[in-house]
Amino acid sequence: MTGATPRRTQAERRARTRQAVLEAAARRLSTHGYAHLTLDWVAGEAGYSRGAVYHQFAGKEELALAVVTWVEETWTAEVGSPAAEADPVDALLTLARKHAVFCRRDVARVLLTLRIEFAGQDHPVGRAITGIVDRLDADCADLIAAGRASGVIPPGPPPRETAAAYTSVVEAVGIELAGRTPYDIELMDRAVRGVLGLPPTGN
Amino acid sequence: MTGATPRRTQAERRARTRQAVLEAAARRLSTHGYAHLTLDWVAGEAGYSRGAVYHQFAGKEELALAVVTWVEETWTAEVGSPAAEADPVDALLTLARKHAVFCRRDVARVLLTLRIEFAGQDHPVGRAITGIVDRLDADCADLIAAGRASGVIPPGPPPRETAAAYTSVVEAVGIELAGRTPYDIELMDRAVRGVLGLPPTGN
DNA sequence: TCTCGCATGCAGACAAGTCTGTACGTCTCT
DNA sequence: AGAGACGTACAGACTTGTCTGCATGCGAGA
Repeated sequence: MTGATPRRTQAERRARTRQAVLEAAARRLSTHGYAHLTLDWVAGEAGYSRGAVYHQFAGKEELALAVVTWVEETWTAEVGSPAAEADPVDALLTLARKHAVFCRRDVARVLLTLRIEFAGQDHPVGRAITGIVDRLDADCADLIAAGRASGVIPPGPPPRETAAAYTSVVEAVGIELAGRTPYDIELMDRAVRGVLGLPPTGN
Repeated sequence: MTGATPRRTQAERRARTRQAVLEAAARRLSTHGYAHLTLDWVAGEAGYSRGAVYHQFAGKEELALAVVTWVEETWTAEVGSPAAEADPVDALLTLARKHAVFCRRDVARVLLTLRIEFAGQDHPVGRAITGIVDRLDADCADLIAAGRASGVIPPGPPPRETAAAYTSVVEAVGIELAGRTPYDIELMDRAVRGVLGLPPTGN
C-alpha cells in the first residue's frame, strides 16, 4: 500500500484539517466579516463538521485570532520583510507596490474587514488588528521622519499623520484596485507619492 | 415651550421619534456595523422601546436603508452639491476637501462600514451602498475624462480605474484622519493630487 | 367649548429562528 | 488497548418579528 493511500500520521492529519478550516474561515472573514462568520459554514466549506472546528480551536474568537496571525505572517513575509530597505523612500514605495500585489489574493481583505468591523469597540480581535496596524503606522512614521531628516522626503504634516494617511491610502487603493493589473501598482505609486509629497514621475 | 411642553402634534411627535431612532441607529451603524446593530439598543438609546421602532420602520433592514438614504442626502447637500463646479480639477479637489470636513462627524463612517460589511454579498443594504458608490465613481470618471480631454489633468490610467483610486483614497483619508485638523485637508489634497497626477503644490 | 369616538404612538409579552458552546459517542491511528 | 481526531445531539443565549394593550392626539357633533 504505497500509492495515494490516505495513510497519514496523526500530526499531519491534524495540521491538514487545521489549515483547511483556517483558509475557509479566512475566505469567509474577508467577504462577510466576523459577525457573519458561522462555524457551521466554515466547517462545511472545509469538509468537516463543527466538532472538528471546536477540536482545533477553542471557539469562534480563537479561530478568528488564528486567521489574523496567519494573515499577518503571510503579509510580513511577502510585503513587510521585502520592503525593509535602507532608503526610506524606496522602502515606502516598495511596501506599497508589494501590498498591491498581495491584495490580488482574496484573503487580503481580512485585516481591512475586521479593522472596520471592530473599530470603536473593545474586542480581542479588534485589539489584535489595531496592534498590527499601530506597529505598522509607527514604523512608517519613523521612515518618514528619517526621510525628512535626510532630505529625500519633502517636509509636510507631522510624521504620525502622514504615516496614517500613507497606510490608509495603501490599504484602500490595494483593496479597491485589487487585480486590475497593471493600474493597481501605477495608481498605488501615484497616491503614495502624493501623500509623501514626492514628484509624480520619479521612477 | 419648545422642549418641556409635551403638547405636540402627532406629525411632529412622529417625526421627532423617527429622527431620534434614525440618529441612534446611524451612530451604532458607524461604529458597530449592521450585524451588531440591535433594535433593543437603538430603541433604548433613542429613549423608546422596540415597539416604537417597529412602528416607525418595517424592520431592521428598512431602518438601515433609511439611515443610508439619510446619510447620503446629508452628504450630497454638504459635499456633492458644493463640489459641482465647472472645472474638473476644482470639482475633484473641492469634493475631497468637503469630504474631509464631512468626515469630522461621527456618522460619516456609516457608508464605509456598511460597504465593507456587505461587500461580496447580495443584500438590499449592500446594494443601496454600491449603487451610491457606483454613481459617484461614474461621475468622477467623467470628470477625469473631461479634465484629461481639456488638458488640465495629465494622462494616466483609464478614467474608471483612476476614479476608483480617487474615491477610495478620499474615503480612506477622510475616515483615517477624521478630525485631525488641519492635516486631514492637507493630506487629502496631497493624496488626491497624487492620484490625478497633478503637481504637489498647486494651491 | 366640551365631549366622545377613532386613529396613532408606544410599551411589554410572546413565539420562532439562529448560533455558540458542550457533552458524548464513534472511528482511526499508534 | 489507549489516545486522539471527528461527528452528532443538546442546552443556553440572543435577536428578530408579531401581537396585544394602554395612552395620547385629533376631529365631529352638541
